[in-house]
Amino acid sequence: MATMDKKNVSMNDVAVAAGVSLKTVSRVINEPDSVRESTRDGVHAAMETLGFRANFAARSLKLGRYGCIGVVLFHLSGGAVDMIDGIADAAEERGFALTMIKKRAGEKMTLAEAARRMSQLPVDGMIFNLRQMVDDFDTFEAPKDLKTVIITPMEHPTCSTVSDDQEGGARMACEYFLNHGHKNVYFVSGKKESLSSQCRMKGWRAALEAHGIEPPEPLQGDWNADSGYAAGLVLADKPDCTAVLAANDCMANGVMMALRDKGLSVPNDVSVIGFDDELYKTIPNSILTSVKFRHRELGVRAFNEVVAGLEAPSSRSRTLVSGVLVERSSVKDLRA
Amino acid sequence: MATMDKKNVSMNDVAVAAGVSLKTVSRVINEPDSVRESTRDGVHAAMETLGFRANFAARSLKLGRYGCIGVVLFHLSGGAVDMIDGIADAAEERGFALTMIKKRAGEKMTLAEAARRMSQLPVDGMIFNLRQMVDDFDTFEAPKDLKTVIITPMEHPTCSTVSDDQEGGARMACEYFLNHGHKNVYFVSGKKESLSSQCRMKGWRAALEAHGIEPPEPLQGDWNADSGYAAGLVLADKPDCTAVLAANDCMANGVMMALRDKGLSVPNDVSVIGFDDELYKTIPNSILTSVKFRHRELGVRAFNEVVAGLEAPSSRSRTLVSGVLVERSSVKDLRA
DNA sequence: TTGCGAAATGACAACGTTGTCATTTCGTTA
DNA sequence: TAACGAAATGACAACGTTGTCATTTCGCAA
Repeated sequence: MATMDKKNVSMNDVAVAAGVSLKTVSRVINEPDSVRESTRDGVHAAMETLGFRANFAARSLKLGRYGCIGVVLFHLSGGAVDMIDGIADAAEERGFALTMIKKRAGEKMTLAEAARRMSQLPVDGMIFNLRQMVDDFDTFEAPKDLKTVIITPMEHPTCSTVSDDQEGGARMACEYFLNHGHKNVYFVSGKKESLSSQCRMKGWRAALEAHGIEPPEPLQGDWNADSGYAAGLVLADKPDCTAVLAANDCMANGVMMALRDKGLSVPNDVSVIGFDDELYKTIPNSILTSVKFRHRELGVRAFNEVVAGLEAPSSRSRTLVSGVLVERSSVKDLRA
Repeated sequence: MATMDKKNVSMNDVAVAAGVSLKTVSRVINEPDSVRESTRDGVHAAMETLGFRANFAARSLKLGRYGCIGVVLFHLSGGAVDMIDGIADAAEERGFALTMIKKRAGEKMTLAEAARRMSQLPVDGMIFNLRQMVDDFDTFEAPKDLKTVIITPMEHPTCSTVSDDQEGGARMACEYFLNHGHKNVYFVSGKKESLSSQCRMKGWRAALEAHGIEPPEPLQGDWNADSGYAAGLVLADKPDCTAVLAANDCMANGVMMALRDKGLSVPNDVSVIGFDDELYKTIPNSILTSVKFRHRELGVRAFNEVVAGLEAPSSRSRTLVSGVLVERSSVKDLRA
């Protein structure tokens, strides 16, 4: 009884005040049409006067559901904001709230641990936001009574997954280069352990190989501009380098700055494409062409997938949300 | 009974399986030391076998508390990520989960409406993240039984508030300019309706006036680089402009690019300071000095304030989290 | 007015836990 | 061995809602 001062107003209190039965108060809330108008008004007045608010715990206990979806943040990065935004909007629209927990700072959370903790909380289903590998990914089995959707580029044997089509995005960028007459594409990766980076690299590699091109050694970055700059210095010395795909916009910008400092022009000497389309926020008159993923849409899809699976938690699906190539002028057409 | 397939394992089931009373199972969970080891093991085994997980609703109903703190996102911006991260970490540490709701897209949510919705959800207290003005800010009264903390630069008559010290940060930047021999400081604002922008402007104005300097007309921006660029073009023509404070780093970068394009050098001709210290992520070898706020810390403080107030929801406090000036080389010392 | 079906309302149990208090079992000492 | 206090366990009520089913009230036709 920690948080309750003296008394909390219950339906019974309202019923007494309004001179009706407890059940009638319940009806006023859940099926107002089945209550005579005069009665309803009296109950409403009593609720207003007493400041009644329905007790979530009692209601959920009876109903056997919570109206909440759990979100586990294994990793909270910049791109996650829009995704959470999407999840939250979709939840809002369907009358759900979100229950959130996070991986502890140093801790190494497994899917099983996340599921165990979530299943003690008020949730009808859950979404895992997983951008890095975890130990028990392949062996994990979701609780049978709790629909589980994992946001991750990897396929899971038993759970539904939702993901940006990172590989497809990378392929799209490569095709774009090739269609503009480039004969090869260099790649600057993000942090090694990032699944996004791995997938983007995989797509890049696949696209080149599909055209019989041997992919050059990728350059290792860490998402930040300085690592892109370092990569750019290296690339500037490669005579066959006319096209660079960087795993995000920040590194792409670093690459461009390095090329410029080495006396090369973008796009005249070297063409560049990035990911995430966010450079324009920071750089005036940005020319960078970039692959943009629809993170909000990703969140919405993940949420819808959970809700769709509430009745059949063991169903399984795989959703890919395609990216979009935002075209600016950082790619030169060599066919001219 | 929607989500429950056939049966959910209850404490009673475990008790029967283990050959003990229901209450003993409860004790194994809540006060394990009061149960003989042999009994405890038997119960644990039964729980394991049956896959028992405690029912949140029933537990909360009895205890009269949820172990959840509500978070209302009136506005979900980039800076909010770190703050949410801070809130989530602090929650994690104290064994709380978060319950989140969001303002609907088009909707204009008031504090009262947010409180009403939250009070129907499983929460012991709540945090409002409010970066813009709402209609009922001054008249709002929090529910007496639900500790409410508002993250906002404005003071509230009855609720506890937590905020970055935006004014202080702006003052700090101005003092820094003045201490380096500058005689005046120009200001580029963010979006008009943003409270952050308003506070930063207020601090800038106050700092100048405190030194008997008449603040020049501020330039209106919109947070993005292009608006900073436009402002920079204007400022480049002002002979008395040696120092520019931009309300964020993106606009600061825009200003710097414009100055450069006009043949002026930063910092030799004009000095610049930004806010948020995030330019280094996008620009290699960034020289921009910037005021950085500790958003994680902000979240942690807000959470702690809620928890501290759980026993006395009507208590009230005001917390300011100071900013830090991250010094690089975009400010020239004119005293030399 | 009476009778009747439909609408409105009420009494009571149940959801799965924990608190209270009673009862049983244990270990120790006389 | 008996007696006793402490430790372990159990029976039962209660938290505040909703579902089920019974009861009352209403509106309308005969």
